[in-house]
Amino acid sequence: MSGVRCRFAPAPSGSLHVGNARTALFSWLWARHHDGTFILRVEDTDASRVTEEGFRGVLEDLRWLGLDWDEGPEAGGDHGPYRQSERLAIYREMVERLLADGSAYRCYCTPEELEQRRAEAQGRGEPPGYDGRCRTLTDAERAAFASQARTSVVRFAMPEHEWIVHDLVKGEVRWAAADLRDFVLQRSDGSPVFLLAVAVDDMLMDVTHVVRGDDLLASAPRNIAVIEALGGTPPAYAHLPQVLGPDRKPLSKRHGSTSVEAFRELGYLSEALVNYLALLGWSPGDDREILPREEMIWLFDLARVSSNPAAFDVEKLTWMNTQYVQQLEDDELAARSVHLFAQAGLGVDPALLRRAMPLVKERVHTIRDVVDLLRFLFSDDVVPNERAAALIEKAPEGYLKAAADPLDALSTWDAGAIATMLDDLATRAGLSRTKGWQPIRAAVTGSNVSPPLPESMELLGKERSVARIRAVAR
RNA sequence: GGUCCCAUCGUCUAGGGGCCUAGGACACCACCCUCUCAAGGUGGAGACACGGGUUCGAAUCCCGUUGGGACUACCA
Repeated sequence: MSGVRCRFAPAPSGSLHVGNARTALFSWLWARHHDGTFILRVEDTDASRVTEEGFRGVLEDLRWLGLDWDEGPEAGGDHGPYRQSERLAIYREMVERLLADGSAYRCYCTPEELEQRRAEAQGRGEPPGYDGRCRTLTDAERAAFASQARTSVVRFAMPEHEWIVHDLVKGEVRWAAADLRDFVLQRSDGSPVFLLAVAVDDMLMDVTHVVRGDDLLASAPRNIAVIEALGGTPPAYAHLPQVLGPDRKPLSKRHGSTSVEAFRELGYLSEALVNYLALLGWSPGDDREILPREEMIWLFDLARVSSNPAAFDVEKLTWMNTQYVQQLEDDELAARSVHLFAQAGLGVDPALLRRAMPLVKERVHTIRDVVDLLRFLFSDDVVPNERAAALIEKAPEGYLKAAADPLDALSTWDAGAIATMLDDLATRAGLSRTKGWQPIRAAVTGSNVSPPLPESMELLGKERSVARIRAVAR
């Protein structure tokens, strides 16, 4: 194991958004590429948004995606605890240290005062942010405020010099001293603010590389400043551009399915999602797109991550999923679709399902399609859909009736014999193969679309097939 | 408003001064294959936001404009 330590630090608010999933993936890939350590840390200091269920959702998604963590909840590690809600004492201690050496100070300004000054500053076109007035309070002034029963927060005294962050994907980013104001580390109720917690945790957990969304780019210099004030060594940062929706707005719920859980339920394979996500903002440099996990780990490089935002394209994800489904072994595909049949209220005969795989593998995009295509095999409650009904309706008078008996009389019930008979029937009725087979397909499967007909009938069995034809014959 | 980030086909991208009459993939169109639907095959249409520089030469470097986006909280 190398010294590289990456972390993924989600808020435990349920199933991961695909954007967050990509962040986790890139961080994981970087760790694995370097044979380093991947750490999962839960940012649950905002009690209002935290639920045990949300926490479970995050873990479940990561597991499903195959992003295993070496340290974190349920994995342990010697840099814990890994839930921020269990680290409150640590944050408090760090605040004391910063207060003690003057890196931070108590601020007695009230929210109202701050709001007013903010508005004024903006009116004058000055940079917003705290004006630092409590930074230079004398002991006497402090005592006076305290005696007025004014509450206070702890603010970080941002060192006044230019800040430069050498971001792994954005390059060198600079901020003038005036643009980085003193920010709150600890709320008046004593709880830590994100800016403090992240810095402290990254430092104490010996994180070497922070991979996160670029909405946090501006907090990097603050994170660095806090860590430096605490005497630690700041990690390297890699800020990933946003993942956008089709309308190029930041991806959100109103774009439909955006969570890992949603795609799982829609029948996407985790390998495909991971592969797709890996290519969202990163490319190996050549024309390859289907990248097995090991290959991905081997080739991944943060320096090759694009710095412009990428739109999430379900169509391409679906194409990729199709590729992965086709690569799946029959047993595997069958095993993975079982639960979706159950979800659809269909009991399946595993052996029959397994035998049907070669018929559907090349015609499904998601494993949910497997259910749609094979529903006729596991339910005798076949009600022809609208198009199927039309096909049956359009068939020549007596055609289906005439088909039932000879099929029933077949001595060998296999696809070859069935196909021969089907052609025979069509020819006798003066129909092309297409015209002749479609009504049969409609009767047997209840749909105008199905896996290859003779093979489907073979699997269904003579009795069930013939019964279905007779049921709609006239 | 201020600070910062971003800008190649509709989408994801390759490209880091001449190899670019800009390559690949998804989607789209046509044809082939074909029992439906797919899958597959072949071909096609489709982009360097704009304006200045730098240079013998710019998609590539610099500046500006425009357009997106993020941040600007006792949110994370």
